[in-house]
Amino acid sequence: MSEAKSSYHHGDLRQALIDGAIAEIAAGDPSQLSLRAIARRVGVSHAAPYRHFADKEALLAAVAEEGFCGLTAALTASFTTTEPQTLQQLTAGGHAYVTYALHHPHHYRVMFSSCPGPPERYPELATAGQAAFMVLVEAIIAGQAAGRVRAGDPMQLAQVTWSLVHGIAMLTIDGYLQSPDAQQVAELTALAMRSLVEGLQTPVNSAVVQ
Amino acid sequence: MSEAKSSYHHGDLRQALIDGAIAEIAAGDPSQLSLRAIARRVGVSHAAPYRHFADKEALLAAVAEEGFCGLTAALTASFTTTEPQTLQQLTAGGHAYVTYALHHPHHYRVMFSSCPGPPERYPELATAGQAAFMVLVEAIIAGQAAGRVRAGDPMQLAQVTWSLVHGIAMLTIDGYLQSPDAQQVAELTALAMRSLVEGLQTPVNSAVVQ
DNA sequence: ATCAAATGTTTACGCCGACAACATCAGACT
DNA sequence: AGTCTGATGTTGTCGGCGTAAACATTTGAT
Repeated sequence: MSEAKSSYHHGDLRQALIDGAIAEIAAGDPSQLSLRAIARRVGVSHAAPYRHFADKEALLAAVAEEGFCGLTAALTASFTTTEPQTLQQLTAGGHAYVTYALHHPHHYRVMFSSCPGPPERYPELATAGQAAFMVLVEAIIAGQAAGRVRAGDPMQLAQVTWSLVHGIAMLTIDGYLQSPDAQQVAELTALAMRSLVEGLQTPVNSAVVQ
Repeated sequence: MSEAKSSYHHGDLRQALIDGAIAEIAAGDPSQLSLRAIARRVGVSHAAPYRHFADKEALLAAVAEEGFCGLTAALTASFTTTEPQTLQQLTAGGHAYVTYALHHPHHYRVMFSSCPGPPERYPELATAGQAAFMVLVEAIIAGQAAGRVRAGDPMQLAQVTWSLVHGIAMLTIDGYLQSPDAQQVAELTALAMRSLVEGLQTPVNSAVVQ
């Protein structure tokens, strides 16, 4: 099973606790998550985590931060593999977002739960979350510059886009959409992005004026 | 403050515990919610709740059920005050949905958290959640019958609509959209529904064929 | 008046988060 | 090689938690 601890010093206990938290969430009820169970899984005493995290909430904030970094990477990757400044790029971003949530449901739940405390207490977490959102905002701005996305406040348009994919992601991973099949979720995401894009794109009459 | 208990029997302790749970959530950190704190707030011993609920999770399931009933009522009310079978009705439903979440954030969070356990354990809760969703499905079906909503699986179109408003609701009440002003949320919802409706409506060329 | 069910209270247990005090290791310095 | 300090672990403790068991009180039916 887990490799035996070769010394008193773990080496990278901080990261092991983050990984252990995800494993514990995956193994059982997220609301029953306990620091002691995580410490047992990682093979240290119940007080060892307090050498790396101020408290339980701080560990969950680190999990959320890791999740946002992964989300930003996934969004950025999807954008670099599609033609920039196009609505196809936005659609690819939507798919990447939902796919990330489906592949990392435990991270995703922690990212958007109240367990990580107020953002001002965890500036790195707030920064990571903001970075993910800004990838989206920048895509909207680029699309507007290219005349493909309608005029308007890019923050607001990005918020609408985010709301849609977040809704799909949350409702899917929590089993509300009754579409456990990845194919069905992809179809739903495609439909959603298609509808949204129709609403976001620049009306035909004004595209050339851009 | 709270009326003095006139007898050993509370009278309607079950409902008082549900109300007390909401009050406790409103007063502090949702993740710190405890049955004992709820019992203290209601003025009974820590074991009294076990006469009305199997456990803490069952109490939260009752809170969620109450929330879904309220949501269904809000959606239904918005539908009866707008012209049926129109995209305006869908838009009104979207606003009603987001408004309900903003007015009942504590119910809304419980409704969509993992604290209420698997739906099969709480059939009334599952039924209440399904009822809210079916209001939306029926509006889509009616719109399709009137030739105003595009052809397609009404369940899927309803899921897209639900995802959008759910995303707006969740991101707003958890403070991710940085739009605490009700006016700004209404504007965002209007923009979102407008974009969505453009994608959902029947393309002009095929409307008359319906 | 009696009885049973409903509904409350008190007591107890094990687990939890968090803190304090102590123990051990690793790296820097001499 | 020895010493020292900081990093990083362990052990023990405390109060609060969820939950169960046993007991107490009220209510409604007979």
